[in-house]
Amino acid sequence: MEFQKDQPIYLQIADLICENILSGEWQEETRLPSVRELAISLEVNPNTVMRTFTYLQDQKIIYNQRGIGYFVAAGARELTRVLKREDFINAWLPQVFKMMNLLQIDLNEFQKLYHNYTKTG
Amino acid sequence: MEFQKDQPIYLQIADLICENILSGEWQEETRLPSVRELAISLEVNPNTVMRTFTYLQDQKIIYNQRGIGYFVAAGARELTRVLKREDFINAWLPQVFKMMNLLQIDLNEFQKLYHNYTKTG
Amino acid sequence: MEFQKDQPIYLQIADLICENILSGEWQEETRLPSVRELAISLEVNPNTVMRTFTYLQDQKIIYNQRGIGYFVAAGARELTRVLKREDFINAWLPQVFKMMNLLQIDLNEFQKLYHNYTKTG
Amino acid sequence: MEFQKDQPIYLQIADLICENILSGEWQEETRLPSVRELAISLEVNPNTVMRTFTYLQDQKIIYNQRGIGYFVAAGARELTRVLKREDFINAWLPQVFKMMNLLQIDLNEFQKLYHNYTKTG
DNA sequence: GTGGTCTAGACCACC
DNA sequence: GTGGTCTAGACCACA
Repeated sequence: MEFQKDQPIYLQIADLICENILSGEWQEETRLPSVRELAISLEVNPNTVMRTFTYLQDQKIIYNQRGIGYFVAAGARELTRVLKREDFINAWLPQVFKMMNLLQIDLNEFQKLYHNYTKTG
Repeated sequence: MEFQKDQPIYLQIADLICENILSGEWQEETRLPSVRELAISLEVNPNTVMRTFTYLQDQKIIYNQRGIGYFVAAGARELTRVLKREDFINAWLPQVFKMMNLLQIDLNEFQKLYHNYTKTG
Repeated sequence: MEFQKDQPIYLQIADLICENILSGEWQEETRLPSVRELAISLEVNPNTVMRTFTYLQDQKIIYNQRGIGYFVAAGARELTRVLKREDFINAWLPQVFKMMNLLQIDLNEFQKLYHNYTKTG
Repeated sequence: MEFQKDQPIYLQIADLICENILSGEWQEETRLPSVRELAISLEVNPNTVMRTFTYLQDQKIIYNQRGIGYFVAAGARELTRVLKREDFINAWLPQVFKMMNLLQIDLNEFQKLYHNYTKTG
């Protein structure tokens, strides 16, 4: 798998996992792939995956069962949605709105771009 | 002045300058504050401001007159608008749209948030 | 049963057993629950319980009778008391005293906390 | 420097730092030694020190100024005292009291051991 | 100079 | 088998 270079890999992996949880592909209380498995399938060093897991564990999105593996926490789906939403609304949107004002992009144009995206992307 | 930690300070300063140019506050062919002045007022290392200037000069948004200072280039306003617009549409919007889908925020909700922002912020 | 994560599960189980012996609930020369029984009631892998038994056997606190099960050894009560006492005085107390100094908790406060504990806990 | 083997080195380093803050040796808003310096003086890998710093930063005990270094946070002294105190009272003391009951060590004996410690240790 | 990330490889305790 | 920690060494962006 290829990663962008403008963000740490371990965070990109965290995003991947969160998306899997959000989309319901990975159910709560389900075991995640092991550190080594993920490392191999993502073509990444195990340490990097370990870092992702530690990071997500701190956020209570996953938890560890010793000697067995990592599991999606109960309530993880809701939690990630809240966290992502907060981040989006508080950190992203203000900047987006500011840019829209500066660049004189109004809601109409935004809608067009959005429809354009949903068709092609 | 306080800076966010998810982006290099020198780029954040560049953004500040571009916004001043875009808003018309700093007219073309006008002299910018000196490196030292900016560094002091922004509470930043002069090297960092210097880096911003070099960066903007590379993009032809400002130019240097030896021994005198940096000036807003002719056509800078239009240029920054184009550059920012490209960046916004190609780099930002796709991620915004993706998040909207993931978080199930539709255009209606987006509009509400937008109006809310234009009133308060 | 839930276990703390800062100590191996098999040692926490060993502690449980020792407490039962110390308190007199499990008399000497009495048969312990089988590995399977304990594993089920503690919601733990049988291997883990097995490890606990091996560990306690090494310390002569329990002994094995082939095909029958594990038994509390003769003198186990006195033995565990001595072992625990050594451990407590040499390994625990120094750290406790150090913390008390660092956090400026004196003997008076310690007494209050102790009385508070004996009433509620 | 030598470390105990029953606890991760990076946590032992964190404890060292906290003690320096608690004792007032390292004042708030003061710069910590750099990662590399600490690594050398503690005879440890820089990554290990880095881990300690990340850990303490998550707890808001230290903060980072980019390109400059890590600093003791404002309010760090109070914060560490509160955190350590909570940990001590909620996680340590109950176990200590429990042990005292099991081993029949009363407050009198505890006092003797305490005085003995303050004299010799 | 500073921190931050990543890889590679090793060793350990635990289940 | 699992995770967790540590070392060594490299490279990069930033101030």
